[in-house]
Amino acid sequence: MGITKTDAFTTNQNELATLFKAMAHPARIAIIEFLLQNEKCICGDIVDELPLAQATISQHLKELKNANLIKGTIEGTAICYCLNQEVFTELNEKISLITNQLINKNNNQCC
Amino acid sequence: MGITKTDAFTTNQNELATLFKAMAHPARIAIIEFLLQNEKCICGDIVDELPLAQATISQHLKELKNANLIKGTIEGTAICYCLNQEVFTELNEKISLITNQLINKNNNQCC
DNA sequence: TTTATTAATCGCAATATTGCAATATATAAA
DNA sequence: TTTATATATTGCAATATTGCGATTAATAAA
Repeated sequence: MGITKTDAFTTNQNELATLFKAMAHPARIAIIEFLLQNEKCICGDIVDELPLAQATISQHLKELKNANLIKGTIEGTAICYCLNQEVFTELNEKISLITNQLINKNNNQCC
Repeated sequence: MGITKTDAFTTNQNELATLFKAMAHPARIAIIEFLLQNEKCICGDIVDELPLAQATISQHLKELKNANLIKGTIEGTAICYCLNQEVFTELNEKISLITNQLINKNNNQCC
């Protein structure tokens, strides 16, 4: 059916899945890495940097914004994008939690 | 077109995106959490635990296996699944790297 | 062998995603 | 105002994902 049974799962599970989904595209990873590499926030040169059309990049930026992974500030005609430290920190903590739990019980593994 | 321009991006970007994609569904998060909660590996009770049909869960398990996030061992008619510590550790390291880089340059943020 | 039991696969319908050309919007510069 | 520049939105085609009933495959038990 192509539709996810959202209400069958917890809020936490849905939120984490949504975060991962927002990062589940190489173009969006590339955008994140590009924003990371620059000292200052980037105002539009993402289109010159990636081999995708302006409309496509605009859409990817929108998805990252919806997931709260990036923030955008209007600067004249341009928009200045940068990464949202808070959300990345949260994501990092969640994955660390899973990984550490996994390491702590690794002597019970059977496969 | 619904098809991702894979060759426009680096191997690293594609691999990371693939990992995230494998985790970008609440059912797969639920499976991971379930495998995490149990002392021993789980041999099939995932179907009883989640409100999804056996065929659907089997598919989700397949995707997790393809991404190398879980391992499966045959035990008679059943298959024993457990999480792959290595891949979770790698994922954790990659996200930590991004997050730490972000924290280190947070005084340059403009938005 | 026959009969459970367990998990994978097939085939389908419904919906989502990806990518882009064309267009719209909004501000700055002339 | 007109023109240029930057980004968002719309609409579409191609493909992917989600979910499940039905079936298949493979082993264990009787």
